[in-house]
Amino acid sequence: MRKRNVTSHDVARRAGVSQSTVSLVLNGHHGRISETTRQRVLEAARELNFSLNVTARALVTGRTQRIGLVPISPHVFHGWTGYYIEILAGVMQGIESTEYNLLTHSASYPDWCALYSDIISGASDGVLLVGRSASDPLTRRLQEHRFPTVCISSHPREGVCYAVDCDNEAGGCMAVEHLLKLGHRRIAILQFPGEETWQQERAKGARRGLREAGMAEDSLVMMTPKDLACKSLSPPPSEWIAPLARFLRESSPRITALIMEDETRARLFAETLPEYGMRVPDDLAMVSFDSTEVSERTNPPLTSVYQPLRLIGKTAAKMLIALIEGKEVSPGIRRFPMCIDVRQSCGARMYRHRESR
Amino acid sequence: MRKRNVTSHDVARRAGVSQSTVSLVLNGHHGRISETTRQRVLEAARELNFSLNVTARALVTGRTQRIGLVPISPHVFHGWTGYYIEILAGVMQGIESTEYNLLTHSASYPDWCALYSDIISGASDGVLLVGRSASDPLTRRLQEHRFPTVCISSHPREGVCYAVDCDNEAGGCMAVEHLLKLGHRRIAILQFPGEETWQQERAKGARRGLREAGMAEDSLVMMTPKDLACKSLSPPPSEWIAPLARFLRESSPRITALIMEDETRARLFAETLPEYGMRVPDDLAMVSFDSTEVSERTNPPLTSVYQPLRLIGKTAAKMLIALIEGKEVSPGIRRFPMCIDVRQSCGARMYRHRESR
DNA sequence: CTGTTAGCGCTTTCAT
DNA sequence: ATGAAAGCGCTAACAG
Repeated sequence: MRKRNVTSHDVARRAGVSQSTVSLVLNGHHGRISETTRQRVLEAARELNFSLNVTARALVTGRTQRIGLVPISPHVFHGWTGYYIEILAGVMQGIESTEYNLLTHSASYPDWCALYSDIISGASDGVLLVGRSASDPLTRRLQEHRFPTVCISSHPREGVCYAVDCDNEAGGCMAVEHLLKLGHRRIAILQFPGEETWQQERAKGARRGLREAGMAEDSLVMMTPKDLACKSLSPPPSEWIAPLARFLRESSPRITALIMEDETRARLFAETLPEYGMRVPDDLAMVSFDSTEVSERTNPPLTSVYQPLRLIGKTAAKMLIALIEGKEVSPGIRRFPMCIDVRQSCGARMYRHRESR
Repeated sequence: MRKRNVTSHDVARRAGVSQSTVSLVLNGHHGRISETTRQRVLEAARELNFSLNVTARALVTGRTQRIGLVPISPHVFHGWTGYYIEILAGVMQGIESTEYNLLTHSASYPDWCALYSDIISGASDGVLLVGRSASDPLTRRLQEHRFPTVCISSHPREGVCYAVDCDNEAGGCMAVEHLLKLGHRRIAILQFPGEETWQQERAKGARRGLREAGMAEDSLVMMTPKDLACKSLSPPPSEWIAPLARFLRESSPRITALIMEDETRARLFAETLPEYGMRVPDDLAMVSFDSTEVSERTNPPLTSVYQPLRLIGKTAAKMLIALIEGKEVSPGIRRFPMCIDVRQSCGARMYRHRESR
């Protein structure tokens, strides 16, 4: 059905030279080819509308000029997830002036092994692992294989790796500090199932914030869906929203502030709460994380701990390309600072703790 | 630096068979290989951690198992553009249960020729052209080349093509009808520079709506940035927001309603308007298009003509895969209906004209 | 049932 | 300066 593509052989024949000469010309091995031949080849190529087959080139050079993006699941693109929208924007910015295209590994993989196979199968020169579970064997395996890999947000707990993240611990601390400063004495953190590094780091920071303020341990309530006696935090909302609302209302001493890392769920919760007879910020102060448009446009706008997601995505992409191209890249976790964007969900008047971006 | 990958030769050697046998086993040519050999090969492959090189396979089969996505510019991912977020979500949904990955053509291309070359260079089996200008030679050239191509939203004005779009004309008509019904007698449409099919179709629909209501021609004011004496509709906002506000205020007879197709700009305009002493909907009714979260979360929420962008993205992806796989696909433009989501930007009480999605 | 063989289209020595 | 030839890792006839 598709026309057979013209090959460099066709060009060679037309230009009356050998195929290897065509290749030399096209790869700009300057000086090695006479100007006359060069022109002849270029013209033949143009006349035939020749376009070099990247697959064949990749096979011989071992380079595809593609970087892979591995989301924790293809579903992350289904909703308006602020985190992914921003990371993706950053990655695009990082590669848009390069010769690399972005390959999103979104096919259906029965397990991480299949994904692993697909990654190292040579479809891309390196990958960006976005929010992959730190305990995921995938990351370690890629590392062992010496496959160029940069982790975003989540990273293996041990061993060297290339990763870009933010200062989660400081962020967790900030959230608690802010709430304490506003007078809250019973603060809950809803922890999602999973063992991501950023979750643990933020929790640690939160505890530190509490300690530094000289508060009692039990001023901070760490919750998981289990505490709410619900299996997951997925829709239908009634599954977790109602239990959470009840849990908060019936808490004693009363919990007056809630930290939810997931913006989208935080928004859903804040906006549904009135149905359960409570309001943000009057009956409950809320702090979310990431501070994308999702938090910004929640009703009421959510105070949120900001991380520079675009910068993180961009940095990771550039780091990966450097790695691929064999440049010197110092391993480790590159961390960006977080800051708090104060809006209306804690009752304070809206203001910004940082320059507008 | 990177380890040499294990090849099927290595597996063959270890299993004590020929390389082609390995290939046959891996490709599941059932029945042709004895179960004993099969197991031996599979075990050897597992032991060596073998993973098939997709580049080599692609070279010989001519199939990459990738579909390309060609945005009108890589910049579309920079902001919270509702249109792209939704289309991307749809495309991901369309391919997530398939064996295809998504390749975003986001490298820097000096011109459309370079992009064209990159597309037909064999990096993907087909492409989704998102909002490419209808007058763009790229589309036509791909068609001529018989390269599997599906256009989203924009499509060539003549000749056969595979495209997925919505019923723009009906949408344009709806917007005008709605405003007329609310009593508006001077309605402006801000047309962005460009000659996209959807723009023209919507404009045509708007005119039809006017005619059908028996209104005078000049009840509809078609504007372009030129009318505002500004070069573009890009930031800084003062470049076009102030002129547009002035234009509306000074219009005579007074323009009382504005249709802006671009949600993001519509939002910016609606929210900045108070700085110029006007308010939506009191001083100006507004209707936008697409009706994504952007319109939904504007202040005030914008009445918007909805198109099922996810469904469009998903349909296009599935259509492309069918095309690639040589299935029968009837050419032409597959159009989905539009409908109007009434919110608060026209002063009416909020209600929905369609089922919740 | 399994092995031999011929490419896929390109890059890259190595001769000439 | 140019061409011949090897080979990247794989698939798919075709033999045996």
